[in-house]
Amino acid sequence: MRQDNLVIVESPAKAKTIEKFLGDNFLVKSSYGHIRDLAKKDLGVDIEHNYKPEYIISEDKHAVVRELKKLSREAQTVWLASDEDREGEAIAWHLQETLNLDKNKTNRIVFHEITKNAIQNAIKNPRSIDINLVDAQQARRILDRLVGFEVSPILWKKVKPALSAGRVQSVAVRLIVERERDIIGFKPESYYKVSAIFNPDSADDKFTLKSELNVRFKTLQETEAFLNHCKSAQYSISGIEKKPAKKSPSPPFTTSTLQQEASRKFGFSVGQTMTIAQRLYEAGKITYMRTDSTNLSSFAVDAAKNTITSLYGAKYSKVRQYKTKSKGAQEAHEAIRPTEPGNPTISGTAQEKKLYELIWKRTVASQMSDASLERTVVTVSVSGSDHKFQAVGEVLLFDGFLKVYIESNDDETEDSGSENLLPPLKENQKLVYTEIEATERFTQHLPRYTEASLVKKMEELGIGRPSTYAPTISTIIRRGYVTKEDRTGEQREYLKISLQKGVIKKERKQETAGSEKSKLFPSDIGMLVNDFLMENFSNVIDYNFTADVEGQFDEIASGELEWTKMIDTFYKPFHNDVEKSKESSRPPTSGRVLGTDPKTGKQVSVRIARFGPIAQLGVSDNDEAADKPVYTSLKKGQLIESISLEEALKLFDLPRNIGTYEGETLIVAVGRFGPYVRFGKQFVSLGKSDDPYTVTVERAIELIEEKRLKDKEKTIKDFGNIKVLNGRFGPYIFFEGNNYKLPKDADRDSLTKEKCEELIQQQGVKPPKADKSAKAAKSAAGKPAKAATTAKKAVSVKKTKK
DNA sequence: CAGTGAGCGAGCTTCCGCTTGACTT
Repeated sequence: MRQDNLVIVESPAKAKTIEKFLGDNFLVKSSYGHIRDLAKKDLGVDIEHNYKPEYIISEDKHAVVRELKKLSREAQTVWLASDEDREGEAIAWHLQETLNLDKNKTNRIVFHEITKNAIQNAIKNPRSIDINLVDAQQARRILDRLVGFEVSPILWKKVKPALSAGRVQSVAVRLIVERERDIIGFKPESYYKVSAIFNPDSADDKFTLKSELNVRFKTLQETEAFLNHCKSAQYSISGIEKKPAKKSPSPPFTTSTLQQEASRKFGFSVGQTMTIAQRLYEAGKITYMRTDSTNLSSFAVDAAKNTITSLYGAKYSKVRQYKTKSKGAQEAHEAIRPTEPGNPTISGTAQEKKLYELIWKRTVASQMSDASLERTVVTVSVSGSDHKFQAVGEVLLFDGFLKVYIESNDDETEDSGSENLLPPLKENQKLVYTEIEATERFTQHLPRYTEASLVKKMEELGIGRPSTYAPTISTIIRRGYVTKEDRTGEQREYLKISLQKGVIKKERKQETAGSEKSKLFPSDIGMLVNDFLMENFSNVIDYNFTADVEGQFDEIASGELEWTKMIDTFYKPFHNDVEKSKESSRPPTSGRVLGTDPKTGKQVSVRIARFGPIAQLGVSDNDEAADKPVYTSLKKGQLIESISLEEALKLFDLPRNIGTYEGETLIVAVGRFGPYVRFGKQFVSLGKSDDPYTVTVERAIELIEEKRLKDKEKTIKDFGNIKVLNGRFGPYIFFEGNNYKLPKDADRDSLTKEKCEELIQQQGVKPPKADKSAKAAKSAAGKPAKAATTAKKAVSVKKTKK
């Protein structure tokens, strides 16, 4: 069958839906995004000839292009229906160029909603390609290429191979580095927070009122003086103030806000959220998930209205239009919403359900009435003092959108308090205290970024796009600039002073502070590269750089500026910086001298060495090294920039010889998998609560015995080359380095070697995995190896010579 | 799987934004 009309869109899922709306005479195909890009070798841009780009068909797009070429030749009319933004226009243009489309039979169309009406309307209003918009995209593309491909090689030379820099990723790293430096420089200050519990002063009433003092004390003296005063003070209610308040729903989800909420509510990483959303999109459950628009189609608004009215009643419905505020938003799509707002749930995996329901709630709530509430502030005065206690109550008068959706926030404060009811109270009522309590608290540094809060910040700065938030984070982690980690906090002491029945009691208490979960931390390399870029390319790494060039892209798009001119004014001074940084700037050094070791008098320093950050005890002089420096790696979480002399000195205490057992020495050290004790050739991990610096021989022996017992229990059957082992997830068969499943109902005691062989055959024999010794032998034998293995070989040869 | 910390070198690495699979664990 051949059709007269060929429509090309970006995504296959979109093609499928659109095809339904158009007649048999239309064939809808997908380009799968961009089909061409700048050549990868060299710059792909001819600087000498007015920045002429060299485009080539992307490796994975040859098949698509071949098919589209064939179909477009057969069609009467080709409709280029990619998105209405800069990138979409460029995709259409590349298609026209690559497929050699005859302009007379090619139409460019755009639509904002995927509905029959919108699409048929678009078909009635075709236009030609907007070359100015295409030029704006080319400028964007070429600028990014010039920055990335001219700066990265400088890093390879000066810092480390395979590093990278770019307009987006380098700013993301900068945000994380600067936040960390803020935190390193932060000195927490303590203050005292006072709270009180009151009761009525007469036997007729019965209630308890919890309240907080309206000031915080800076010093212990002030706090104690106040509590002393409280012993004999009189308390009465001096004010009851009621104020109406209202809350409005948040706009529907964009990519960035969806990533943030899914992270706060479910702990999803931004990548996870996108993968799940992609599946929902492909299943036709939600609209497109890479968008910066908060706009809802009229269909969605109507459907939401009907749903709300039938589920909760008309008074819960309120039609709202949202305007997208974010910088550089291009609004090619709708907000992320359920395709059918009438479906509150779907079938699917647990994660798909969760994410879908979140999207449904947010969308529906965005079309619901405000919540109205009444806030009451009660003031309790203290005779003879200007300080007052306050209690705040909140009563929900009408829940409105809160019926379906409550947004989470980033603040890690303890209780953001839901409904908080106050007892019935009268003005001037006399009160007595049951307890007044002052607690020492500490000021908090700014929070470290999570993936999602970094995305939020990037969006605010207009850096990156919905399709690149998740990949950018992967990139900066893969380059080693940043790690995503949990950190256990440290124990901290604080004071608690309480007043009960006229007696003041002081107590020292302990709490853990500074624990972090899934936060982004810069590495030493990340900080070093950031400093290098700041010094040499401050222009490109400036927080406003993207916003500035975006303004110029807009001028290109409106025909006021020629793209080659724009690139030229950027490139000339930029390239000058590149040359300058190559010649003059010395390789960035990252070392720091921490001081001297009081025991040996030797210098203690830290720096980045071949295999990462190290601490060094002593100085290496070029003369005969009679007295060579001692080296040790820094621990995970320690930074060259912030490690103290004490912390560094402690590193040299390991490895520690703690004694002997069964004739073997016991060595305690910290390895890749954490602290361990070595016993001959065996390694036994220390427990969570064991400190490698203080662990005793007795404890080490205990751990070794435990491990022995476990290993013994591990083997259920031993048939020589086939073993039945007890693993973390239950028993399994082990054969030639591979694991094979045991059926759930297998009676493990009656298992025979024959039965095991049968099971292995059933599951398909996997190629034997060479064990370590075999692997080592292989590489030593020296096959005609690739680059990596030869490099390793060189090292090992050197070792044996030594 | 848990040490190392360096004198000669071939050739490689990299950007941002559009889009999906094809791969393991």
